[in-house]
Amino acid sequence: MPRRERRPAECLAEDWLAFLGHRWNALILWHLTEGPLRYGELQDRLPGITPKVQSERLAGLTRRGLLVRSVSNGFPREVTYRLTAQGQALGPIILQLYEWAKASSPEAENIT
Amino acid sequence: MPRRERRPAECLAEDWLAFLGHRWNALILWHLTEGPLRYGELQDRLPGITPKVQSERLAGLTRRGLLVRSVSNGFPREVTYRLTAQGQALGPIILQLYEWAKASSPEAENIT
DNA sequence: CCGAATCCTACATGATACTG
DNA sequence: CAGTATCATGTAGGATTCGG
Repeated sequence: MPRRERRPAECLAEDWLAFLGHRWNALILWHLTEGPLRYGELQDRLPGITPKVQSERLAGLTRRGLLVRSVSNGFPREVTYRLTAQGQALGPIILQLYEWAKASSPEAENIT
Repeated sequence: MPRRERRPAECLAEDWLAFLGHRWNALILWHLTEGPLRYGELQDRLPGITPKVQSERLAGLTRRGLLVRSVSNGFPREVTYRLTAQGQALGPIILQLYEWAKASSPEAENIT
């Protein structure tokens, strides 16, 4: 049974918040803002992620149009992920959320 | 075992995204942007929510400093929730996310 | 009126091993 | 290199009932 129907405005924002709130998603987007990365390079930047979850996240981000996946036909094969225009447009919004959060809890400085 | 440690920047934004991504949280904030509401009034605006979950969400939002809870000493008692300055400051950010989402998927118009 | 207490189920996440 | 397959587990979310 899916979620109850709601008005589109709230539904859209809530839906995306739920998606972006899933672990690793925001972090993956964040790393890709600095340029395209291959699967393994991304893995190095996501300490603790398992291949299964990484594949799931990349597939979800791709399906939602935030990422594009490109495969080389050489060997060993290279699979590269990069942000779409949509994905890039999300960066500033997440950054704003970060600025808001930092202002809201200045004591967060002492994390490692 | 909690989440692995990460750099503060990513951690803060991710943490808040995960929190706001929990069902009902964004919707509760949204309804309160138009003014304070009592528990029951909020319940009427959240079709399908159960009292347990509503209490949990209100407690979480309060604990994180987005809401304040005030109780009347009369009978029947009135418990009112209203946004803090922090909570209000979050509104525009969520609105921006909505605008971004709407631009990203214009076909979402045909939801109800 | 505003919750708290119990119980239950589905999904999100992870561990581990294996493959084109 | 870049994944899939299988299995295990914790937590989110909900149904229901009861209390101050």
